[in-house]
Amino acid sequence: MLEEIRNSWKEVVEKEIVAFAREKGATEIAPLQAGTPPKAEMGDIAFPMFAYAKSLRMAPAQIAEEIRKRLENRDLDVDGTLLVAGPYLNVKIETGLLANSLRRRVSSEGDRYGRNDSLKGKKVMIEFSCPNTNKPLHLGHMRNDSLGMSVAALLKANGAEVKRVNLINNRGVHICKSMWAYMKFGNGETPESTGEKGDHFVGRYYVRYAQYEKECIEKALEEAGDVSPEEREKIREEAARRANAEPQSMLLKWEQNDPEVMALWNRMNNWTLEGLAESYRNMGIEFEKYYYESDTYKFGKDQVYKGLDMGVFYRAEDGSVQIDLAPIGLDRKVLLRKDGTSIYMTQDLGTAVNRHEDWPFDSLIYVVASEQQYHFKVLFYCLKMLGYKWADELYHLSYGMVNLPNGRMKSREGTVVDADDLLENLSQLAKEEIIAKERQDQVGNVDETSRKIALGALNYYLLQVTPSKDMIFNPQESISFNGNTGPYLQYMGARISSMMAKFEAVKSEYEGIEFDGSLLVEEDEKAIVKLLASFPEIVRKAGAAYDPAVICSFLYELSKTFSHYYHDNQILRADTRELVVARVELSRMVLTVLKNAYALVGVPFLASM
RNA sequence: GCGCCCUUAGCUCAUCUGGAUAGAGCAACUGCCUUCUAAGCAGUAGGUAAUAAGUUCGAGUCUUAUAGGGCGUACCA
Repeated sequence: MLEEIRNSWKEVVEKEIVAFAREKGATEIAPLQAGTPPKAEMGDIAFPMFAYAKSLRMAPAQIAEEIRKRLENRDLDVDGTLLVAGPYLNVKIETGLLANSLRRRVSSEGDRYGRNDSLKGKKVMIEFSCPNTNKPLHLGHMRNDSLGMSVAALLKANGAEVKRVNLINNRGVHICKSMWAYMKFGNGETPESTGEKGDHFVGRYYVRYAQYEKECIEKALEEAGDVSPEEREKIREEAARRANAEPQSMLLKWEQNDPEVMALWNRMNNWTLEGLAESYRNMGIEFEKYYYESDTYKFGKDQVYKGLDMGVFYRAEDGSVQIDLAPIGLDRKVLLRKDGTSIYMTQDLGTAVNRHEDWPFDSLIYVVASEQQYHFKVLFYCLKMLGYKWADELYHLSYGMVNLPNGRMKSREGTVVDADDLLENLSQLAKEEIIAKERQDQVGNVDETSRKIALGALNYYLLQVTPSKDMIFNPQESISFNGNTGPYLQYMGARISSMMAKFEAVKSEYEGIEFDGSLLVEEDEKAIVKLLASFPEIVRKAGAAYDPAVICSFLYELSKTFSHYYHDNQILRADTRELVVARVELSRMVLTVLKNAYALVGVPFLASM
């Protein structure tokens, strides 16, 4: 809404400048820039006049004054007051009128307020999560999942038709490692028999394999005795290769559909998938469709052969198929091994084509960590060379690493933060907080509420940072409920809900009193009205940039402003009945927008906390 | 070596397409609960925006160089 007002003013001012410049005989007129003044009392829209100083041969401040005078003599159909602040021509918006139209719009659109049609008619597929079936989810996955869910919601809010897809990495030598370890050390135990969650159970065998490999290496080194560092390195490699040979031969059997191996693979896969499904449920992660690498890995070879026929790929002397990446400034890349088996790239080529056949998307977004930028650059280029015109609409939503305060997460050093554990710990802390404040009765279901607080804390913490940047996850800080956090935002929603409930009880006393936006004269009230009016624009910006952090900043600013406002001003006990209605309705709009924004960043709404 | 990215307060992050006095939170210190939930509100202190040069009326933002850090550069995923 604010955006529309800004655009109309921009048009009016620009027209006037052009007219003025023509009179002065200027030929080259720079396009008008629009901004926001640093302080509210300076106005709401700022037009800097610097750019016209040269062509008009006047000081920017003089130009601003001149344009203001000329516009004041015109009969304009836009609301607001013109102010001159040095070299800037500013517009102060009439918030009373804005509040009235805002209120009409918010009450008619409700939970749809904020949505827009900027991506209407677009079919967007978004891939995220993509877990291995040999270990449970960890913190790195959580940033991925939060981002995927949030960006999907943002695109929907911008009018797109969105399909969320997951690709389960359930094949390969790494999967065979946990299978092999289970065969060797498992003694037939199952998640049921040990009472473990399936993914954690399987993950334990993956770790067990790593331990076995380490033992093999140590043993070999011990037997070798005192040798040179070069020699040691050789022994190390040889021992690892020997250990690896067993899972490797299992992979071969898997590819040959060996019934015994397939049965074990199915069994262990299901254990993991059941565990993952539970984690996803707890974290509110959902997909419209699951793809499995065990199905899609075969599709890629056809694409490679097709490229060979087309002459865009070539067969190297050693028999492998490659592509020359010189046109995009890179080296060569192998697309198919010399023994004819497929690699990661082969498979991703096939998966992309398969997906477009499944559901002809206009664009496909891959939510994958920044370490794979090279891979996607090559993948997109290959698809383009294969002649798929949708290749231009593929996008790698690259996000930075999640590090811990003392460095990178390392599985070898056991510093990996497990997703289930983290959520559990956070829930427990939230629960303690509820009990400490004796809020059990008001809250109702304490466990459910604790979980929602934990989820909000986590999602908000992860989404606050611009996706492309690396971030540091501080477990200590994420469980704190003070400051710029998810729980703080939830608290604001709960407080307003509580007020609204109180108002409902006395509603009849206010029957027949109309909302009057002109009564909202406090600076905080004006600021809130403007923030609320800017929400659709925020949603559009966040969607265009694939950046949930934009929503996070907005949420925090709105919450903070409202918090300050209702601390200083009575709402239910305002001086007049008219003012009570105006403030209650303003609060109600804040609540609506908070809820709508929460939904975009995975912060659950709580009526009470 | 080469390629991509990053460097803003003690710590974690903002700063819209270059625009007015670079903002928050945490941590520190100080006030405020007979008043709509103190998971709150207010205040104090904290900055040569890594460094140097350049473009511009104007640079945290654009260009170049230097330093420091990350990631990649597999017939792994």
